[in-house]
Order: sequence, then C-alpha cells, then structure tokens
Amino acid sequence: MKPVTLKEIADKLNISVTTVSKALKDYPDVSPKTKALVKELAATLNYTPNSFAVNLRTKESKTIGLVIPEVVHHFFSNVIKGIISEAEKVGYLVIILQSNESYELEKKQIELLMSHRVDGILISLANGTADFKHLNAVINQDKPLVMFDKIAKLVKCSKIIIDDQKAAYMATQHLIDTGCKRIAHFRGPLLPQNSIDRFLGYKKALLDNGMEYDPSLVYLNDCDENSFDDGKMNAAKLYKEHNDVDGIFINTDLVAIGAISEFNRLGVKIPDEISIVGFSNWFMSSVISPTITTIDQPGYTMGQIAFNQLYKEIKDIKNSLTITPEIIQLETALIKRESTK
Amino acid sequence: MKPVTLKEIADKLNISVTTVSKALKDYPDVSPKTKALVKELAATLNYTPNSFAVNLRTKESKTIGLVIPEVVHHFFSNVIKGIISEAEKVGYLVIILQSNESYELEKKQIELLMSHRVDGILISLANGTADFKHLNAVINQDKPLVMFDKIAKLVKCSKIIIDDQKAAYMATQHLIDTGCKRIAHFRGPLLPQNSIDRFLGYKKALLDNGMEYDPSLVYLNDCDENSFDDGKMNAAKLYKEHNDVDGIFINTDLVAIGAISEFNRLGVKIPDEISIVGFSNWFMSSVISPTITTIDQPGYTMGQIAFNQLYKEIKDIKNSLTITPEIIQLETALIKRESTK
DNA sequence: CTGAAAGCGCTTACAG
DNA sequence: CTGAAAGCGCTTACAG
Repeated sequence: MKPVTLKEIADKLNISVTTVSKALKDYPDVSPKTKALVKELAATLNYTPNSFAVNLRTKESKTIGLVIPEVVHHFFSNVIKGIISEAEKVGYLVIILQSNESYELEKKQIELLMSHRVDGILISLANGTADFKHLNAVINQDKPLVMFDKIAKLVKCSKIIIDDQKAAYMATQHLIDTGCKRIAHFRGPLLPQNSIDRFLGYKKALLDNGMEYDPSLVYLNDCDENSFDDGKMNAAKLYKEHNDVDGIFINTDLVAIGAISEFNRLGVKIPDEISIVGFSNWFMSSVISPTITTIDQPGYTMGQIAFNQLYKEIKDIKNSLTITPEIIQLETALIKRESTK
Repeated sequence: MKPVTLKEIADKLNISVTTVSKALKDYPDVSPKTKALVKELAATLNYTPNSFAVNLRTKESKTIGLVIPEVVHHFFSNVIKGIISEAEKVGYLVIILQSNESYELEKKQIELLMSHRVDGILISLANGTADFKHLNAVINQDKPLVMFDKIAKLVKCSKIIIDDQKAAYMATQHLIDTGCKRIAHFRGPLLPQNSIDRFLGYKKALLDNGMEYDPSLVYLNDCDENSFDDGKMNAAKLYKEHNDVDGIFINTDLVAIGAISEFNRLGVKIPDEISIVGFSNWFMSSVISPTITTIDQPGYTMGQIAFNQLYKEIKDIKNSLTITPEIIQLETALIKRESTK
C-alpha cells in the first residue's frame, strides 16, 4: 500500500496540486468549499505529507541530535526524558547517539548528525574531550549547538549547567559542619569542567574554614569514567593510605555507592567512622544502606531547558536573527541522609 | 556557510552533475581520472550529500523509530544502548519516543514515526496497550515492525523475548528449594504479556511441587506501572494480611527494592523471615542491602538482536522479499544473592 | 566514458 | 479564488 500524495488528491478532485497543498495548510486564498473537500478526502485517504519532500523544500527536518556520554546512567536518562518530552510538544524528534566518553566517537557522532542535517545539536561532552574543533565546526555552519552539564568554557554557544563549584562547596561545608576534621575528595577523571569545578569548590570550602588542603587526599580515577569500581578502588586505597580521614566528598553517587560497598566490606562504619557526600542524587542513593547524603541535580529540568534553548535558537536562525549564547544555571540542593551525621 | 552541492562541484570541474554523482559512488563507467578529480575536490570542499534529497529519491531515511515505555529504567536503557550501538554499525540512526506506559501516547508516537517515514519501528508495548490496530497499521503499510520484551502475541511480526514463564518458574522453584512453604507473588499490572507469563510460571511451579495455589497471595499493582512505591505498598499489605508468607516472587527488581525497603522499616528479617526473588537484575539489586536474588535479563543483547532483526527485514522489503516473522528467545539465568537462603 | 533529462513530492512566488 | 511553473538536490535509465 503506497502512501497517498498530493497529486492523487488533486486528480481525484480535478484541481491542481497547488490548491490541494494550500487548502491543507489553510492558506487564506482558497475557498472554504475547496478546503472542506480537500480536507475530507485527505482524511479518508489517510494522507500524511511526505516528510522527505517537505524537508528538501523547507531545508529543515524537525529533528535534533543528542550526543550523550552514556545512556545507561541515572542522571543522563533523566535529561533524555526531559529533552524528548519538550521536543514532542513542538513536533520535534530526537536522534540519540552515545559518545561512550570517547572524544573520537563524539566527533564521529557529530559528523553523522551534521550529515543527516538535523536542525540543531544538544551535547554533553565526553570526559575524554579536550579539543573542540568538531563543535566549532557545527557553529560555523550556522547550526545551533547547546551544551548541558558537561560543557567546554571555550566554545561559544549556550550552556545549561549547575554551579558545580557552589554545589561542591555546599557538600564539603556540610561535612565540616557535621564535625569532619580531615576530608578527602574523589575527583573523577581529570579533564571535564565539572570535575574541575567540583574540586575547586571542595578546596575553597576547606580553605574558607581554615582547614588544610592536602593534595594527597584527592583521588583521581584511572580512566575516563565514573564507575562503581572506581569507588571501590579509591575507597580501598584511601583506607590503606589515610586511615585518619573522617569524611569524603565524592564526585558522583555511583562512585559513592562503590565506596560505601567497599567500606561495608572493610567494616568501616558510616557515618560514625567516615562520612560520605555524593553528587547527583541518583535514585539508588535513597534506597541503599546507608542512604547517601548528596547534591540534587535536576536532570529532567535541565533536559527541558536545554531543548527549549535549542529550539529558540533554531527559530532565531530561521528568522535570520543572530544568536546570543546564554548561560543558564540551575539551582541545586543538598539532600541530607544517613551517610553523614 | 551553505552546504556544498553536486552542482557546485560539477561547475568547478566543468563536468555534469551526473558524472559527479556517479564518480562519488564509484560507478564503474566513470574514468579513474575523473573519479580522482571529483573525489579530491569533494574532500577539500567537505561535501556531504544532502540527505533530504537522497531520502526523497531513494525513499528511505536510514532512520528507525523506537517506542519504549520509559527511558529512566535500567532494563530499557540497556536495550536502548544495544539498539543504538548496532544501528550505528550499519549507518542507521535511532529516534527514541516514550509511551509512558500509555496506550494513547503509544499510538500517537507510532503515527508520528510513520509520518516521519522511518524505515522501521522497534517497540516494547505500554502496559496499558490492549488494542493493536496502530501496530497492524504499520505492518499493513509494509513497514517492518519488531517487538521486544513486552509483546502482543496477536500481532504478526518478529519478537525478541525471554521465556518469562520458564524464568518465573525458575525463580519460584528457587524459593521452594530454599525452604519456603508459603509463597506470594507481586504480579505487576494486569495486561502485559510478561506479567501474565511470569504469573503462570509462578503458579505452575507451585502446583508442580504439590503446593497450594492461593489467589489471595497474588498482589496486583494499582496502576500501569512497576514502581518502588508499588513494592512498598504491596509489602505493607501483605504484612498485614498474610503474616505466614515466607517467600515472595516479585515481578521486577525495582518493586522488590520497594518491598525490601518496607520490610526493613517493619523490622522483618530478609531472608530469615521472608525470602525475596526479583526479576531483571537491575544494577541496584547488587548493591542494596540485602543484595537481591533475581533473574538476569539480557537487555543489551536484546536490543542488539532486535535491531538486527529489524535491519534484516528492512533489507528484505527493499528487495521485495516477503517477511516471515521470527520469534527469538533469549536465555535467562537465576542470580543467587542475599535475599534468599 | 559523459551528460541531458526525468522524476522523487512537496512549497511558494507569480500570473491570471 | 485557482493553477502553471520553478526549484529543493539528488539518482538513474537512457542516449550518444
């Protein structure tokens, strides 16, 4: 069963394709009678415009691309959900691609999306990304690009973020306020901006409170991920190297869960012997034992706002307006639970 | 900066568009010299074919649609990952839409994908879906459709599933083997085929072991979801109504986690007073306390196989072959952990 | 080996 | 109010 075309409707009604097209789009210069006839026939024939032809004519696909480091991830899947739900409201579809935290793959995915001529691109950077040519290439082709969560400060585009430094400060301050005297930090990978900012927030909180900053208490991950195993490994290392540590601020809840699992295994009592604050408020953190004190990061909202910003820029470019990049910062909150006193 | 077209290349080289097109696609009837010239210029100009035009000509978009009940979901996000990664290998892009477990939305999403003329559709049904017209409409338009995990037996298309009945039987048998005498079942919502099959497996295991099947021990969810709160609520109800129950087979790990949280709150010891087996092997189940005995369900593999089956059918239809629907069943395994003896 | 021509299905500026 | 015509950028059967 072949899809119905404008021509078939036109032929059956003995009018021109032009008139059919205009009637369906409610142009004012078509008689109500013709409009009614056309619309009725279109409905009974189940006509839907051939989007390939429409795309070619209008040069837009009503489709955006999303490049994300990892789909199986509590925070990112919430972002995806927020993006999809907003896109739907305005008839946009979302193509999702993973970078697996790899710069090479991220670059490839961007090129793929560009060659498929999506109307705009949403991206959260891979941890391995340190070069931004592929992103600037998008902007240079007048294609809107919006970054969220994991951004590059040097790329000139809109960014939806949280204040990682402030949130990390809040987390560390909470450890201090609840009596911790020697606080370590699991920093995650080296490159990403939010690792850097969270680290800076941690450090600033220590110094502001007159505490010593000891670089040997900052633990990096081996590779470009933030995994459960990173938490286990760093917890084991910390336990051997710095038995006097009584608090840890950990980059990501998943890593915190790994650390807790290791401390449980070692018989280290949380929060009596060591307090832990995570980051991101993964669902898991509220059901694990002990439940984890963490920073709530509004993934769903971030997705919604990121899409809407991109959509705005798509419309602006269509209307030949110049885009002025915006930085939108979302609020975070400390969620107190059992892993701190 | 406007994208480069074939015409521009042709003009610069003083040859025809036809020849340029053929040269780029390595047609045998173009001289090696011309090919080299064209390819070189195309590369320096950074030419990429306009996919809108290609789609219109070839009537295919190299894009598939995926309709899924929920993105923020451990099992489904693994499936998504499997689908995307396989699609990428053959140059296919994936548009993801959510049904939110609603039949109405699912129907709308299917229509959206059809009107965007994706090459095929992958779907896992919403719990609320009991009518299959929207799915048959896809098939009737010769568009390949492949279902996975949550399927409709009555729709004639390929299906990638696990043997839910057998897996549920295995889970229940494990409870029996570890000494449970009175076993309840949290069944989830009423409609979906895998709820039905898991229930049947549970019942069969009881009867095969000469145990009584008591319908009052089967707990349904209030709405069409499988949530943490369903687990809490049903656990609370069960505790009041059937204090003698010493084992529960629970439809989904997330619900099992809710139940465990409630039993922890009530001071019911797991597995000493009550044993629990979940379903799906969510990551969380391996880190919560107690860790949960469950059925491992290979989401990533299921996604890969589902895409490859769809891809095969897309190619078959392109070659005017008739599709013979296939049912592919994946193996599951019981993962023994602390929530059972 | 090269190219003119038709056509995929639509939209829209223009003429009547 | 209606419609002929051009064109979006490509592919491919056909002619030379």
